[in-house]
Amino acid sequence: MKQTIKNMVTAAAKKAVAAGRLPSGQWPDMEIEAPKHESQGDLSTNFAMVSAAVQKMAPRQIALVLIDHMEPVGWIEKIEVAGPGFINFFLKPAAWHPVVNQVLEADERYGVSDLGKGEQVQVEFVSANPTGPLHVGHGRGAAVGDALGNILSFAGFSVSKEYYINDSGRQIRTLGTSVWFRLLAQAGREIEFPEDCYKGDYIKDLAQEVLDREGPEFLNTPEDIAIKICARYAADRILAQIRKDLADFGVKFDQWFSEQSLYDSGRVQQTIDALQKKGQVYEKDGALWFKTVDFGDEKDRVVVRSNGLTTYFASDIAYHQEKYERGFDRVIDVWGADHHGYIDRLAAAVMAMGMNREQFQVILVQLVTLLRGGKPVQMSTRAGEFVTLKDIVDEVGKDAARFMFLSRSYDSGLDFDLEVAKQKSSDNPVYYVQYVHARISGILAKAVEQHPEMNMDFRQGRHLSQLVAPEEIQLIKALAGFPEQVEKSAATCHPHVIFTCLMTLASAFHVYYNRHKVITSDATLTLARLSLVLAVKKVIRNGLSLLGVSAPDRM
RNA sequence: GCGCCUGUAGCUCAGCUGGAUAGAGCAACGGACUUCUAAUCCGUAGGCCACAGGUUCGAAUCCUGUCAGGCGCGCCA
Repeated sequence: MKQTIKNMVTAAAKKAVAAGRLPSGQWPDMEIEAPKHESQGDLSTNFAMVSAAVQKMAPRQIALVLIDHMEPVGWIEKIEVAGPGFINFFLKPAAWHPVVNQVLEADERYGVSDLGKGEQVQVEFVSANPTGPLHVGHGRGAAVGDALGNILSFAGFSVSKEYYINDSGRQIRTLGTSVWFRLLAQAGREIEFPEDCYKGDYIKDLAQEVLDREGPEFLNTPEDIAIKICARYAADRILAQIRKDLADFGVKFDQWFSEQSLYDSGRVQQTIDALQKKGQVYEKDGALWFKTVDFGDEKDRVVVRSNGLTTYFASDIAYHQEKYERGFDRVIDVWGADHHGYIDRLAAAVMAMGMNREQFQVILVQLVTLLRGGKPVQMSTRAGEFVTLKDIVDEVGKDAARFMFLSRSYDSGLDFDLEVAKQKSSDNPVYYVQYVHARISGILAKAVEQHPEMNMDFRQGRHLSQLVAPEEIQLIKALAGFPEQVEKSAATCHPHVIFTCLMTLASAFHVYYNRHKVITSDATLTLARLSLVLAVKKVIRNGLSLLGVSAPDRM
């Protein structure tokens, strides 16, 4: 539709030049957009305004000349010049009807595009240390990463979702220490807890489990060995729980990648050797430094400490190099906003590998403030007092939680109110959208039950010319907008675009529903309307599915 | 001090690859169920788009500066 209008405008411009009414045969890119107000038509182009400089004419003049030479296609009602020089196109209802057929035919593939052209993209997200349960912040990251993966995949990218398991290094040892000392304490030993130990009930549970499993004689194990056993056991258990929590949250990963495996395979050492060979590192103060400044970082970074241990940065370089070797054209890391200071150094490392800056993208998800009835929920990770993702899913449900996390741009902080998310009311946007799906399911069920004689061929999208009510046209416009919203969402990597789009569509439906009966005594009109609402149902389902939210048939 | 994010209705936020009269939900007030689900709809009210400059036909949107809030600036992960 937009392309047709574009062609019309271009053709008119050419004719105008040929007729000597426009001075220049050059024109910049125009935009075809839906205007904000109904009085401004259905589609609009800024062609006259962007050409003003080239034509050395007032935009309105250009627009008027263009209209003179325009040969409108059949479904155009009228064309007007408005405002500073917009050319507004008013469409006949018939222009919109094919959209319903397109939705019905494409079904679960409606909105699919080839924007990505098969580009291999990896989305890495959550990647929390297996040292404790996932909390709210991880939940937002999980929702964003998972939805983004779905959306990119829908938009024609070849996507792989990955979780990087930080199962190596000091924090795992700290975990082991925490469990070991807790175990000793629970066995009645008088001990002092080290400063940086993890606290929280889950540590107590794990300590008890280790004790039950290993038996009382475990208490006599040499400390170093005991801590290792505790660490291994605890990390495995916690990781299993993380996997389960994410599965319950509707998040599936294609790949779980272990940091430890990079050490076990010698990959980290190889990476460091390679850096040395390329002269990208140097020694200072007994440590080995990566010249990240050469690639835009504000200072050089240590990869091997003076005590001989590698840094987290070192394994991250190895990991990211490994990602590109797997064939990804682009790597997207979803991080909490508190990690933004890490972007430049990793980007530098990626560029040092010979990649382009565009091939590495970090999505920073801003903080979540958890509220209950408008009051902040106090949390302290150190003290082990925090609301876990599991708590949230248990309390408000997967759908409400995901929808809430995806309702706002991740560039903004998010207030997540448990009371609101739990309410089955209009405060809670997830029901607003799901309700559309349920209502339509109800209508379709009733139609099939009441009028089996019609053979229910509304799935074919017949008699669509019956759809002329303004609310019907609005609804179809909302359907027509879905594919481009998917592309916008994918191109900007912003899942909340889909949220906004769904809210718009849901609103258009509720308005329509309140004003018109779908099932009427008029058979052809009923069939047309059934086709329309079926199309709405499909698009709602497609959109919700991108966000990982279910589309219930009854509520 | 430097860096990233944010600043839009009383509240929570969309809109930000520049476009016409800046939108939605909540909260407030007034209406609509004998009906395919009222988890809905309709109406009223609510705005120096933080502030000051600049760029141009045109700025909430882009640039510069100021102010305010959040976060980060380790041979931690």
